[in-house]
Amino acid sequence: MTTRLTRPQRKARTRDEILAAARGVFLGRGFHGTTLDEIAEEAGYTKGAVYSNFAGKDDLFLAILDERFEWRTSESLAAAREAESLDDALRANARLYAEAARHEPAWEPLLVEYWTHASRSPATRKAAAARHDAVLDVVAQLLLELAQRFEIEWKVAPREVARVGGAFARGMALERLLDPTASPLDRFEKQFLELIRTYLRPNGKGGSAE
Amino acid sequence: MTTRLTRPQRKARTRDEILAAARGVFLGRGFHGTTLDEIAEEAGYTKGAVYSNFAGKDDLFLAILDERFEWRTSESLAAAREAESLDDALRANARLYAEAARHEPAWEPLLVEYWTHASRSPATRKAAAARHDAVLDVVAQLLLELAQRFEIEWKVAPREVARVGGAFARGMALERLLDPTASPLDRFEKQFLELIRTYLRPNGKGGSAE
DNA sequence: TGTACATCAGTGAACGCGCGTTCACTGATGTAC
DNA sequence: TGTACATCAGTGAACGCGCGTTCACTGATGTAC
Repeated sequence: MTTRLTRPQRKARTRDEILAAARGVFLGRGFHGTTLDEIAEEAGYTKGAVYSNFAGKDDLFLAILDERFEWRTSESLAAAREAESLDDALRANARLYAEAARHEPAWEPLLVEYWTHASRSPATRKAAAARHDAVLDVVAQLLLELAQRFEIEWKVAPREVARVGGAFARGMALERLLDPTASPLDRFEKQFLELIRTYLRPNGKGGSAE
Repeated sequence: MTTRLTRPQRKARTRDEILAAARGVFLGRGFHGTTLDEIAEEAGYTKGAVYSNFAGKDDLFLAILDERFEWRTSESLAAAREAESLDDALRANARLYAEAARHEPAWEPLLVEYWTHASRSPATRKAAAARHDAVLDVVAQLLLELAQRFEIEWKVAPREVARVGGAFARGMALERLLDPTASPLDRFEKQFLELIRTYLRPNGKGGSAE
């Protein structure tokens, strides 16, 4: 099974291993607390290997952002598209947020830590902003699809609903940072749903949005 | 007017000057980006003066937290107590949040950056958590007073309403970190009000809370 | 009102260390003939 | 199928620098008599 790999394959594998190690170390130690040395060691390489695959610490983190974007959005879209009612769809997504928070409570704090860091450098700020915009775009698109499928209307632009929902989830995740017992996650699902419903209006057929 | 000061007065003045300088530098550069050297210089002293008045960088930041707690809560309580209706009171507080965000957009990111840092060290985590708890307690108390004065009921514990409101405001503030034009603040006031109203129920006289 | 000693807020320089980044090098993989 | 050379992923050590913290010292303020 130890198939001989070509050079590009071998390199891609190394990149993946470093990325996986980086995810773990960043989650465990935070952005500033993470050293490239530890990532390299965790992956079974030296720091040089990191620099051979990524431009630096920031670039490495952006790669993690991209990776996460992929699976989180596909998960979210799948759940919404399988749903048989609007309520189902919203509920499923609330649950996904809660599960993510349960499984990786350190993620949102880590992301925000990176944001504060990125906001200090124009280039990195742009790169991070682009990723966040992409997330909002996907969720907005999803909300739009739901509105059409289930004949409802959003009182404000779907993108704003996406922003509000994400901001709320993030804010609540941060509440658990200093006190993990604060505001348990099962409550969160209900709170999240109520918040989103605030922006909903049944559609009397036509009518204009925004 | 250059009154001669006693030693304790002089020291208190130095402490205040360092604290004021620290607030500015922290807001401008973030927690990790701030150096004690710059704070000292900004205040017109040397680093030694900082260590003569504070135990270190963390302790200095905690002092800023305390200072801010004082004026933010007194502001908030005053606004609520002057209000003539529940709507007035909520609206006034929504406006205070928005004004704070307008005037010091860097505050919430800074606070969260500190939280992520504090969460890594048990002692500092506790200290930061205590401050946050105090804020929640004050707001919860305020919400309780409002409920009694205006004969309404909170659907969940006031402390949870306080948490939800704060978390939402914080989450939205973070949205503006990477893109300052995102989700303008005038919209925020309305969103905040709607969110809080979700937790309100008119009081048919008696009835149990929690 | 004056003198001698004690205190201590703030100085300034040095310490120590961690960490992101760079770079000359190596040896396995790939290519040309 | 084999040989000579080129490539380049990953090594390992060094660089450079910033920064939080420490500490012996100083000189103005305070105290005792």
